[in-house]
Amino acid sequence: MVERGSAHLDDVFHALAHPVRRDILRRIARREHTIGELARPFDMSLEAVSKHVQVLERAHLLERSRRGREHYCRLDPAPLQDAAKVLAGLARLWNRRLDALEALLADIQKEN
Amino acid sequence: MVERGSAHLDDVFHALAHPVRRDILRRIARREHTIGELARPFDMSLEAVSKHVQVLERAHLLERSRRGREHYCRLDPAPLQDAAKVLAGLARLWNRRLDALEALLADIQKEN
DNA sequence: TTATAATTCAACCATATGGTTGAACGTGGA
DNA sequence: TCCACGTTCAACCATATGGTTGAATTATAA
Repeated sequence: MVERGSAHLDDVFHALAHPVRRDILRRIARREHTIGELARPFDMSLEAVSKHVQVLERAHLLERSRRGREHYCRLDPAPLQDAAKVLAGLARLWNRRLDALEALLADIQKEN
Repeated sequence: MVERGSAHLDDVFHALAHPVRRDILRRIARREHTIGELARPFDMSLEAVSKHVQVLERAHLLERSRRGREHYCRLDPAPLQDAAKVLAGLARLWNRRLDALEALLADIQKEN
């Protein structure tokens, strides 16, 4: 298990915070794509898409393998689990707060 | 059900992409805090923390109620479900096994 | 009323982000 | 070899971000 700190989570959530990058993730989740294939649908330069791919790579959400002159990109889903754990942790804390409130209400009703 | 578009997701993921803001979320998930209480543990100005609170508010992750001169902040967990759906969607598209993630997300969605 | 406390607002600064363009790099095909 | 192709790199630009400080706002307390 790789040690992943707060800075890694920063990168993962930052990478997810742009619609172009989320779209890229959806496409490489289905199958590998080259940079050119990824860029084609967007109304922006290939260089801009290449930068978005680098942001995803820095977050370790995207893995690249060079075959010849083409770079094939595929999803690395592991960091998604780290992100999901953050959301699950917050949900768990929130539920605990609800539980505490319900316990308090139960106590109040017992007294009457 | 409020219509939430891509721009809203941008805000949510951006809000989650800073350790100070994730820490604030964890604390307000347990109980309400004032801005001053939220700022105290951090080695930065209260104004800076106030800005972080505003980022969370823009993402609708934080609700504020003014009581007297104090502003009480509590978690609004609804946008976390939108974020979780993105992760779940990616996991579903990915054509290899990802049971652990799906279990985590199921836990989140059980709430509400 | 006056002073103080909790918070925001406004201005400013350094750095990051998201985009562009043009040049360079590495590979494959003629 | 030479050239075209896929991609990155470098420079640049406008705007956003994350922090600061000092002034303004609003509510409580004396």
